[in-house]
Amino acid sequence: MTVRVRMAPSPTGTLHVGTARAALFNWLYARHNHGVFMLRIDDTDRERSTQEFEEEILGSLRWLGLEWDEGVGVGGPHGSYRQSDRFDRYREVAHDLVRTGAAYYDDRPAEDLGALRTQAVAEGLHPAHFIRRPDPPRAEGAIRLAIPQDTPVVFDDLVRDRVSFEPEDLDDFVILRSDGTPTYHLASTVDDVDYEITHVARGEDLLPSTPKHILLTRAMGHTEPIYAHLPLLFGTDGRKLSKRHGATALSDYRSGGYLPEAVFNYLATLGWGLDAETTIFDREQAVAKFDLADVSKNPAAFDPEKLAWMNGEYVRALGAERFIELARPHVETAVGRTLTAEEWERFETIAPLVQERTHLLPEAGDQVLFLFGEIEGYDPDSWDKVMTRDEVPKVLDTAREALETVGDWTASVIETALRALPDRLGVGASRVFQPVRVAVTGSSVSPPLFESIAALGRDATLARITRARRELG
RNA sequence: GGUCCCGUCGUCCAGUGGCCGAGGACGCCGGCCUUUCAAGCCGGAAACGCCGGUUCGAAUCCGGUCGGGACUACCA
Repeated sequence: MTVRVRMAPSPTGTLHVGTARAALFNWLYARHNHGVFMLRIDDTDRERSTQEFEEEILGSLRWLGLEWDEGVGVGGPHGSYRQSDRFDRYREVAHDLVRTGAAYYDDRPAEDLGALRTQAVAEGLHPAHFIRRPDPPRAEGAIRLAIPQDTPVVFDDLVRDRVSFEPEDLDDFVILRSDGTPTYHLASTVDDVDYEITHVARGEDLLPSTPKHILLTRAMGHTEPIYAHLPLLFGTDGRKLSKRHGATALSDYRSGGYLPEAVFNYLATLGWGLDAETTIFDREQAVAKFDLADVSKNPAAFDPEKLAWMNGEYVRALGAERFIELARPHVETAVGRTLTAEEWERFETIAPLVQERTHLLPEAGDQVLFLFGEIEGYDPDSWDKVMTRDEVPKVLDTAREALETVGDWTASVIETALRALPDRLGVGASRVFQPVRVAVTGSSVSPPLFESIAALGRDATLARITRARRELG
């Protein structure tokens, strides 16, 4: 049997990292089993669904590298993969179920139903307890599925093992609203049946809905798919993942200078692991080893710091050319304008050194800001730490003299010239190099000094030393 | 309130009765390297929620307890 899994996002918001992780696990499972990964759009909520969100979601999924074999944008043997195109089909199923007696009409007002729930809670029962077939039977209104009260719903979840629900705790839920539109439960279940989905891997938040989906599937005369309820993602404080934990939209990571391979790798480590020792692994390794049955039952905390570390690992592994290409937009954003060809050449000379020091691409821009445009102001801490010593004026004067005599303006020649200074001045190396660094880059933290000076150019370097010397008075 | 799920370092993952005096990773602390910062290397602190039971032996099995979470709509 071919494994057929699906991701069915609702275009009512951007792609959440939790949803992306669920998509990732589905994708891995499909690839590992040489099955089909399907992308369906669950847009039964016509009010909140938008074209913009749908495009954002598809774009984010593609960016992560989760190509789908069937579904929106790529087509497939099942017609439309957008639920809003299939309302007739859902209505047909709902009416068939009424005909067979598995479902019934209910036109009771919301207040009456609310009263039934309140009564159940007052008696210490599940709120769903009294939501049953009205007497006398109705001929119109919403359609509810009648929960068979004679047997519990039991299923073997791939990650949670055996789970069971008692029928009295399940309400006769609405499958078709009184306006004729399907609910999520109906549309999703009908699609899973029609599209021959074999495994449903989704967030644990849907676990309480699963018995409903199983009963609906059986009422349709089919056997339910195998379920796998994935642990939810939280923030590091154990609270629900929200804006205050950093970005929750996958597209924010894309624009924030994260590499898709790193995000893929990190997401895969949340609730799953390649083995006991390996943290960094690629798609192929994950596909080779992945199994839904190995997914952890525990909720996972999304840790932005670990993601940043991992992104740095991937940034450092990039080829020099690729790094420059990826860093380019971030450098221009930091500088605030497009750079000239000559400026790019300067950037490229120290790009490898910047690459080693970059976790997130935007940091690359900050590191080379000193190369393009005047220093706005010296970093206060750096200035206080290294520019206030008595010998600094003399150091800067001597350094400038030494640099003025440099012939070939290359890192190695510059290094030779500056290396001679500590001995000549009788002070330690850092006492010479740090003041020069602050004068030239504006900060005591920068890429390696000689290469930075080489990339900056003779005129700018000398001018900056002169300026810093003037600031000292 | 009810139903369901979960409980190993601060965080992620490993561990499925003896190999665990609990392993790897991020982070943290210390050291080395070094002109700074990174990177790298070395070392360190850091966990089986609690109580019972089963067993020669439990992080691993069972029960209870406490704690956390999800759900509880004519939203998805």
